[in-house]
Amino acid sequence: MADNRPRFYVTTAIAYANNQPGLHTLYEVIGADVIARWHRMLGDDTRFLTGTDEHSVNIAQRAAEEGMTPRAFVDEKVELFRSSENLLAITPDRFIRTTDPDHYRSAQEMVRRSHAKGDIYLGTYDGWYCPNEGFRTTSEVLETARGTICPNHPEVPLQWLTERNWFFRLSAYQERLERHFVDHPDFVQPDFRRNEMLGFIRSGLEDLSISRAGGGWGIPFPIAENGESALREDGSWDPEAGTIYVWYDALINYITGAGFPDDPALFAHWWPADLHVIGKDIARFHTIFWPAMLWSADLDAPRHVWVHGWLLVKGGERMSKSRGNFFDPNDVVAALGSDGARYVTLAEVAFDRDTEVSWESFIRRYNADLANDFGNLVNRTVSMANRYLAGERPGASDGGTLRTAWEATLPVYRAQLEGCLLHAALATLWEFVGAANRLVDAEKPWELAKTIKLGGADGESAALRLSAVLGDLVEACRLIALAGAPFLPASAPRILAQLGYPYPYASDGNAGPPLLGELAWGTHSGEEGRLEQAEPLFPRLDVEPDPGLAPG
RNA sequence: GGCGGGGUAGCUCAGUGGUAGAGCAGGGGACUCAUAAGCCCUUGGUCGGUGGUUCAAAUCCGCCCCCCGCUACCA
Repeated sequence: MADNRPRFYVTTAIAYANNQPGLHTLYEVIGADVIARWHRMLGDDTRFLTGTDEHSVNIAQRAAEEGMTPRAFVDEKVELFRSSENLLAITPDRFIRTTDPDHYRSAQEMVRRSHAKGDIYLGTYDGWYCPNEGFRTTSEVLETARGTICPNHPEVPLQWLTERNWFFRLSAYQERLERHFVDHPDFVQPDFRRNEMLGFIRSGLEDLSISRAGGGWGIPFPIAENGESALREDGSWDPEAGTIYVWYDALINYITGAGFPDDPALFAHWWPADLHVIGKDIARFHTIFWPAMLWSADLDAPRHVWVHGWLLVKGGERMSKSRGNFFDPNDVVAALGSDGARYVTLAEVAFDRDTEVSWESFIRRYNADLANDFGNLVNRTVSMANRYLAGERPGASDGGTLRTAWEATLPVYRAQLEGCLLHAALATLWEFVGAANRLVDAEKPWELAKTIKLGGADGESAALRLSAVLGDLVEACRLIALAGAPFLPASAPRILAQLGYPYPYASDGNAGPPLLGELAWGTHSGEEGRLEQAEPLFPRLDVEPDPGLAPG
């Protein structure tokens, strides 16, 4: 592995495979995909991991309700995720499933390591148990005249169960966690999330039960009560040892996806991850439990955890499948196209907090930014170059205002993108789109073209001017397309083609020249080329009813 | 109850002491290369309420109201 490029490993949370995907779930996957593509284009050795979380009592229950085996059930759901992600041009380097065989080995190895370390011990867990859903917390049950009931299954009496299972000594890591948060202020971002988690740590950490009794739908717990291996002579796992609790299992996907434990060289290369992108509801698992689990196995904590917010609908209600108020990503792609869906989602929804959105706001954003501002900029630029310069591509000028604007834009854009403020990055790039549109109206190429026809000295100077202005506009379109390619991976090659440039990157952003070189103003200005005919990129849309909220 | 986030123009949001901002939507205008797009101008807000601190508060402090999330083993 003689690769001296900077390394970048980014992950999303794995999606719970109990249902079809919603845009609010894929939102973070689109964002992480953008970040991964950006790093690939920079030339970094990049790995992007996403996937599905497939164990748990709930899933086994749902499968049973539908008369399916858990495996067939999750296979079906996973296919829905994969097909929606394909529509959105999500390009993971691995799509991990917690049912993958190497993940079983990984999770079991983690248990063995923590057990050897003395961080796993036998204890008892007790609480209200709903036969349909498993253990319920006190905040999840209702006290009624008939006794304690589960709000989701009021007809089924709750049982007070005591279960013997394995506990992870989270409490032993309280001090180290606190120190880690202090020593690495950017471990958890944004800051207010970090503060929340630090507060939780300081309030005191309890040990965590990490096994479930019986041989249910989950990864077999590899250690028997006597501390010996639970592997039987016939190669099967002793069901008496139970299964690994699904959260303990799920978090481990990040190291499985990096080669643990089968490929130590690969794992040494990729771990620790540079960035976990997760939602605010699971911050505690990723910023507190997960580092402790890793430390217990003598592995490093991830470098950064970015906590994003949620999509909300009108009135501030969370978008969710159970509420039925979510956008089907397939509908969004059908309406806005793949790039349109990616762009609009990440431009309209802030990546650091909750944002209220609506179908109408999506369409408006698409029309304003993609159809009117950027799409039309490319279209008018290519049309004018064809009409006034016979399709010969003009070079960018050295001292124009657009160059100055670009050189101010790029560093800000880059910092915002790499800082996970994806909506801010797009806003920055689109200010430059505005600058290019304003240049057209300030310079009026159509008037320059008329002056050229008059001939003479005025005509000659107008010709120079026209070439310089259109050269700057072509260059602006090239730069926006390349810089924005992580967001608009399908459109970027089309735009470069219209401008007469080859597109040097693979469909996932790999294999091209280092992006920052390509993003220097005028890099390819000396090269001759011919523009293609102008072709609208983002057709303008009418505002239509919201298919996500429409009945039926 | 506790902790956290939020309540600023029709919409989505910037703005942590010094005469209220952006984008979109709406209205008007001049143009015409362009996807009836773009450009210029513009309407629009007692900054959730209330009481304080201050020469000065959206911005600091107190109290109150509303929305959302978390409050440990569903994920």
